[in-house]
Amino acid sequence: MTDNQDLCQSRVIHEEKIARARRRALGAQDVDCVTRTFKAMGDPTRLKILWALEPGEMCVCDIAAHLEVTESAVSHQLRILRHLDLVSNRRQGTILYYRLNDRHVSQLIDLALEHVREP
Amino acid sequence: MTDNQDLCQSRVIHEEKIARARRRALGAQDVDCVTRTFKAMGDPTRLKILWALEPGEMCVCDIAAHLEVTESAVSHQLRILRHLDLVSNRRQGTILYYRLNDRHVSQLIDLALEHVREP
DNA sequence: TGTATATATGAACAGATAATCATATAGATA
DNA sequence: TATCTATATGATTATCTGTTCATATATACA
Repeated sequence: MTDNQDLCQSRVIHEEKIARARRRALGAQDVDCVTRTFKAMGDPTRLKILWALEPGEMCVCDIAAHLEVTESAVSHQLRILRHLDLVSNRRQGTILYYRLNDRHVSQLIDLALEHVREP
Repeated sequence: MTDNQDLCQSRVIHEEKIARARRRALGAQDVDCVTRTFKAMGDPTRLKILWALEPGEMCVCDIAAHLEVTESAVSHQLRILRHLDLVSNRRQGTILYYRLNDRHVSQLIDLALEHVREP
């Protein structure tokens, strides 16, 4: 008496598996936030920025020099990372120093590295 | 005598930070593989597929019914996940059962959830 | 107050991407 | 062998995304 069949043209083979998946499904907000986070870390420029900040804070211009991209490009990406709370900054005069916001960021990268380096 | 200044129009403010970042920089292949992995997990459909597989294997048609998307769309996404070794499958007759490939996948999602749920 | 420096932001454009539709394949069954 | 079922794949298209270029803001300093 579920509405599985009505919602999709697919035949349903294992109803109990679908029911289980439905019960534990992530909420829309979790999906949205998690995918935004992964998507942010899924761009080479942003990943390199995060990795570079792991040992400590850097200013925009140093990041740009290190990555050999324009400061504008770095600034755009830092804004995205900032809005996702992946990085934060402190101002000292005209210079803004960016740092990783919490331990999760490097843990995520370490885990992904472990995965891709697996034999 | 470095070539920092030649490679980028940016002024270099903290040479030692740039040098440190250079020393520990990820190789091109690591960056490529890790970003592909994060990018794959950064799509709502693919994230939901991975999350649904966490408790155990499911066939394409069940995944499609669960997510309320076409089987074709699921199949396209599963191919991407397969090529990144995030999932694998076993055939039983005409049915293909997909499962998570290793423990890293759910660990990554759990960590990301922890991050976004943080106050 | 005026200028210089460090960074942010908006618009625009090129390239990437995910869904769709049509078609192909591979195993099962008659 | 013919056909059915479950899934895969190619082409197309609309949407998204990252960089660039031009411009704006914010602090320091003369």
